[in-house]
Amino acid sequence: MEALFQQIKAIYPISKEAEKSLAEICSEVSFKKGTDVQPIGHTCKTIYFVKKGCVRIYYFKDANDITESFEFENAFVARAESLFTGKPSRKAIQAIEDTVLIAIDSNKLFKLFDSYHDLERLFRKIIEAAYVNTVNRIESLQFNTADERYFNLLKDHTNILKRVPLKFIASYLGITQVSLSRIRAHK
Amino acid sequence: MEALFQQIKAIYPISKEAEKSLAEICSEVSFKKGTDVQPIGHTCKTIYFVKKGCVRIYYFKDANDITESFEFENAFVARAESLFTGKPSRKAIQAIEDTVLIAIDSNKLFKLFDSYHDLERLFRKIIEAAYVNTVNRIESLQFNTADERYFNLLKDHTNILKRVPLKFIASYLGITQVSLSRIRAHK
DNA sequence: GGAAGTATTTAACATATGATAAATAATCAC
DNA sequence: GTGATTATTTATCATATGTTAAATACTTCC
Repeated sequence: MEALFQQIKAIYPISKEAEKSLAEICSEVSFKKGTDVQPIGHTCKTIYFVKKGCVRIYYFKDANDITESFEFENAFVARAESLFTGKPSRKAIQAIEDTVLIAIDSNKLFKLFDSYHDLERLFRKIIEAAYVNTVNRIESLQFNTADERYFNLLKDHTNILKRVPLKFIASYLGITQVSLSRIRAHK
Repeated sequence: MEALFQQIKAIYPISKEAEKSLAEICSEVSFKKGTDVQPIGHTCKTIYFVKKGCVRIYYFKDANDITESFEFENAFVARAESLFTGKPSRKAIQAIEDTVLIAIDSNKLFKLFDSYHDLERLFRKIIEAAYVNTVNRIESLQFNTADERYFNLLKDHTNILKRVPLKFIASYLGITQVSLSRIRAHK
């Protein structure tokens, strides 16, 4: 759990008491490569923190497996569109490598916000950062070409190719695997 | 300012005191159709609420004017990637119609969060909703075809065609105006 | 109300990406 | 280690969207 609190400190330090209460609603969970952390159709009630390994959020569109996002060490993961609306998610979370996550019970977390203002602020800052990321991603999907998106991804995640299969990267970029292969072939 | 507090009540009701303090950092501002509310290059320090009219956020990519988003009555508008990072924005906010906005000073707002926990919670919920919207938009840009995106937009914003020029809608959808014209001509 | 400017459509051609299928290459399981 | 499975590339052809340019249609403003 150390890694989580380390990360929190870097975002917005919280009181010892808040830390203690937060620790009580966290638990460590492990997943083998390729297994689902949360299945499709499940209402998201957990916020995860990646301690080791990496995960993706994915869903199916017309029987095609689409990767919505990746997360690596020290990142938070949740299916926002379910967590914040209470509706079941059409998306799943899957371990791409053998992965260790810290699971935070979101209902309990939201209750803690009443007692610990600083915890809510921390969480607000986490959401703000996630929001900024999605806004930037929209910009990239809206008018960058597929190969601009590919090379930008490599720039931001230097070693993503060593950890994530290309088929996941292709759908993440909004293209087919064949198309990605062409781009890589320097086409 | 009534409309703003009406809207707030629907999201997360706040105390009278918080309302009063919030009102003190709000001011009403008007813009003629076509004018910039905030220019490119400016660091975003204001959160707007649309009282009347509509606005868009736009930027230039290779000298092409790209509309990132629209907002209509009772919505909040800000350039998140600048507001939450403190960096200057490459984007501008522009009035699409004659528009009346309520401007909220963001620095003062963030200070008020220390005194009014409920105000911060309200704001958190507003960001959460905005975040969910962008996540859904990514999904749509990632793998929907241009005409799926167009018809979904019409479904969600029934009268957008009466209020927003097609050239803005085209770039919002991630396509050229010519391409949108073809889709409308029933392909 | 007419001229000037702006928005939208249409046409013709170019290009990036999709779809399908087959060939390699890499990984996994026993 | 070997066969089976999975991932990636390559090839071919189809199609959606981009680009440029010109034709209409619509607004705006004096």
